[in-house]
Amino acid sequence: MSSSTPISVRVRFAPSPTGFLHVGGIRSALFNWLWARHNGGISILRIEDTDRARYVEGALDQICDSLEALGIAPDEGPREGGEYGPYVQSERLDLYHQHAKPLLESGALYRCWCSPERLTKLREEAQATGVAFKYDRHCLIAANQRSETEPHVLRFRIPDAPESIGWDDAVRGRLDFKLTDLDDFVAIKADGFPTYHFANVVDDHLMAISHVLRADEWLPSTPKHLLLWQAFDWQPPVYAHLPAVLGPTGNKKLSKRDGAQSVQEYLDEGYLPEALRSFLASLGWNDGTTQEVYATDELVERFTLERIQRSPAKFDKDRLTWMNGFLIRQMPLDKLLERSRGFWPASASDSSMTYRRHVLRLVQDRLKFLSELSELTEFFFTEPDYRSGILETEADSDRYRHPTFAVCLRAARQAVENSDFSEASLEAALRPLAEELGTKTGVLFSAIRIAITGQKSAPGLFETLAVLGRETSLRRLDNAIKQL
RNA sequence: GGUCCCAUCGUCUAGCGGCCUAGGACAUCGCCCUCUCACGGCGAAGAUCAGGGGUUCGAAUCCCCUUGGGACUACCA
Repeated sequence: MSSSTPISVRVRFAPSPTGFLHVGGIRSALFNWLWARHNGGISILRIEDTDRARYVEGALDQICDSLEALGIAPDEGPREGGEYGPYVQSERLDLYHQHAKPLLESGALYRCWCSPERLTKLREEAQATGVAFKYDRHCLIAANQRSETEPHVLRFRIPDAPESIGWDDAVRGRLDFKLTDLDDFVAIKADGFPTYHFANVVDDHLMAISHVLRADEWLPSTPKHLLLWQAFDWQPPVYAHLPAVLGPTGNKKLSKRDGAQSVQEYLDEGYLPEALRSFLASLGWNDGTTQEVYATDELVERFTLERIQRSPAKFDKDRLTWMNGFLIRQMPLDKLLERSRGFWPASASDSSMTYRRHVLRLVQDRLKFLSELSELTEFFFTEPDYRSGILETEADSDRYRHPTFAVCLRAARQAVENSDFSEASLEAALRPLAEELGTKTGVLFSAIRIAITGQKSAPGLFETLAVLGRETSLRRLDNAIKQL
C-alpha cells in the first residue's frame, strides 16, 4: 500500500479513557491522522471503554481536547459524530451481542463457566511446570455444561487448522504465528462487555477501517484478531505496528515516572502544536532526507507506512525543546504575538499590544518555549528588583575601581539625557562614553544594564532602552544612583 | 518459563551489496560574531555499525547463531 492505494482509507485511533493522553498515545494518533490526510481519507476516534473498572471520569474530554489542541482532531468521533457511530464502545453493546450470536451458534465461540480461582490455579500449575498456559477447554466438554443463566464468559475456540496464521505487516513485513501457541481467549466477559479483541474486530469491520496503525504491544494479539476476522468471514484491514516510544532513561516503555507528560502539559508550557507534531513524527518516522523539522503539510505529503521505523525510539525532550525554539524563531512576529497570549507576566496586563510587540521582538531569539516569556520580560513591565543586592555587589567588584559604578551611571544618564531614545542615537551617545571614562564598553554597558533591568543578562542594551523609553529609562537610572 | 519483536555516535536518525576510512541533527566542548544572554557561523569530540560465524570479488546492508533490550503471556486495553 503506497500513496496510490485504491481503496478508500479509513483509520482509527482507539484509546481507552483511563487517563490523559501521553506522548506515546498521541504519536499513534498523529500517525493515523497523517496517513488519513496523506490519502485524502478519514480519521476516526473510537473510545474503547469496555473495562468499567479502569474508566477515569473526564478522560474522554481530555483526549478530545488534546487532539483538537494539537490540530489533529478526527473526522469522525464522539464529538464530531459520523455515519458509523456510536464511537464509544460502551454504547455499542447490542452490536457486539448481535455479532457474537452467530459465532456462538457455529461453535467459534463457546460458553465457559470456569471460576477465576480455577483459572488462576491452572495458570500457577502451568507456571510451575514451565509450560505456557492455555485454557484447558474444560467447559467445552458436554458434561461440564451448565445453565445459560449462570454467569459465564464466551471464549473463542482457536481452530485446529490451519497450522499457522500470518499477515504482511506494513512496517514489520511478513509475520506468522502457530495456532498451537494461541489460547482460547475470552471474547465476551461475564458482565456482558466484550473484551478488547472482540470489540476491536467488530468495530473495525463495522466502521470500514482500512488500516490499523497501532502500538507495538498489540503485535502478539494480532493472530487472535485475524482468526476472528476469519470466523466472521470478513476481509481484515492492513495492519501496521508502530515501534514503542520509550522513556529517556532506561529502556522501559514511556511512563509518567520517566517524565512522560500529557499533551496538555506540554501545551501549557508553551510548546507549539506544530513543534509537537514535527517532533512526534520524527519518533519512528523519517522521509530519508536530512531534513530535521517539518511543516505539517510536508508531513502529510511525505508520510508513508514503509518509512516507519521498526526499532523503538526514546523520547528526548532536549530535541523537542530545540525544535520548539527553532520554530519560535522562524515565526512572523505578529503570529508569535498572537500565540504568546496567556504567557505574559501578570505585570504586563496593563500594557498595550504595541508595547508587547516591541518587547517580544527583543526576546524572540531567546525563547525556547512560551512559558519562559514571563521571566524573560518581567522587567519591561515592572521596576527592576534590586533587593537581591545586585547593585551593591556589582558596585563592589573590581571592575568598578576607577570609574566607579555610580560614576558610570551618572555619566550614562547625562549622555542619554538629550537623546531621542532611538536605538541609533542611544548608541551614538553611549558607545564613545566608555572611552571617555577610561573603561571598557562591556563594563559600562553592564552597569547600565543592571540598573535598567536588575539583571546581568538581557536583550541588547540600546534596543532595551529604546523599548523602555526615555521616561522609564531615566527614572530607573536615577533610582539606581540614589540607592548607591 | 513460553511466544514474538527489536539492535548504526549519549539521543533522534541517514544507510536498503561497492558512493561509508559510516552522513545529518539534538546535547556537549572550543573558536568567531559581540555590550551581557541568546541567535548565527565555523570546528572538535563522539558509532571497531551489539558479538561471532557464514554468503559474496566486496556487507552496516543478505543468512545463521549468540548476547542484550523490549512487548505479550488477564473476564486490562
